[in-house]
Amino acid sequence: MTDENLLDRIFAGELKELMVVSYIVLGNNQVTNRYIEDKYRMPVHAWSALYAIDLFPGLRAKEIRQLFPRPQNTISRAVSLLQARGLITQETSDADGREKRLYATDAGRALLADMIDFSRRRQEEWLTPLSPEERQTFFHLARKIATGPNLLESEVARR
Amino acid sequence: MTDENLLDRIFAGELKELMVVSYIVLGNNQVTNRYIEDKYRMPVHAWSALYAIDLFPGLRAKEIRQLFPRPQNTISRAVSLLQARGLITQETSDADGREKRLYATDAGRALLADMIDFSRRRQEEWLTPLSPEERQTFFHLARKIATGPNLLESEVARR
DNA sequence: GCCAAATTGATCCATATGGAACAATGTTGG
DNA sequence: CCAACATTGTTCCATATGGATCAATTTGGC
Repeated sequence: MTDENLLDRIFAGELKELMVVSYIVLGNNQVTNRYIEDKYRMPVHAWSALYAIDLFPGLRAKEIRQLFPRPQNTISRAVSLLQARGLITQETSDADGREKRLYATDAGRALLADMIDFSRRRQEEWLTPLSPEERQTFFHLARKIATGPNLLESEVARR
Repeated sequence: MTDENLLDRIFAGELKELMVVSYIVLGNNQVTNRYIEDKYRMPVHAWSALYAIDLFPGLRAKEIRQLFPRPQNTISRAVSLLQARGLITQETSDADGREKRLYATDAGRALLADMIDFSRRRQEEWLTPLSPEERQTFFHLARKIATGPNLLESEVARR
């Protein structure tokens, strides 16, 4: 049985949507995570956090979770790493002593520019099979799923 | 800044396709992996492997990697776990003494039926925002990305 | 037929991960 | 004002992960 047959059949079952989305992400991770971890010596979540912090200066750790749904301690560690490397600064919020407002440093922004450049070229690579119109449609539909009410809140998985 | 604003803006940048797909998968994993690990006491990769083995009786470990792109030792461990729990059997291939052909047992199939039922209902949940036509379009486009030439093989990430 | 290289899968080990408990701070209800 | 509760972020610890190495087997070149 050839590779194509295997994929064809797993993309034909009841769980085809789950299978195809998982395949895209596992496949991309295999390439991207390894590259980023090798080149920048940091887990991918650290660069995600840096990306978010640069986009929203003064961001709080809990808000990073809204952008990248990960356990809370994963974010905490990523922020520690970025701080330890001088890529961000933290300052305790005036309004609430528990919160720390996060800001990218110049060094952080410089590193980020490099990472974004890679990610943009990598994204272009896996989007190659889609025309500009198809990309627009794909993004539109994916966005509907992402912002739908049941992605993070499940009735089915209630324990 | 509200949650919506944060998501709106991160889904508006150059990396919006990457961001939205990552968001869907991280969000779904947060719900699904925890449920499966709690209920069945196994990593999600073990159930993925069981799913593949049942669909393709006599499957080899290396072929599971084609369906679920993961490191080789992850598959090896998942197969060991399934074997230890009596959910699959392994028999050494006649043609090639290195290969082991994998088969689901009755117990494996019974457990799988339960897991598939959950996954189907969970998939239905996160697909809720899409109409039947939109689901078809989404799957069609995602499939093009998944089977494209650059998902697993990258020029950009070459080291 | 034989030896080098390739392939398949298991194991080792350092690091990442995530649930749970914790500490610090803020909020609420009486 | 104060005690209970909620929120924010850190730490602990058991387990998962993945690159590297290894063992067993097969393939290919001569």
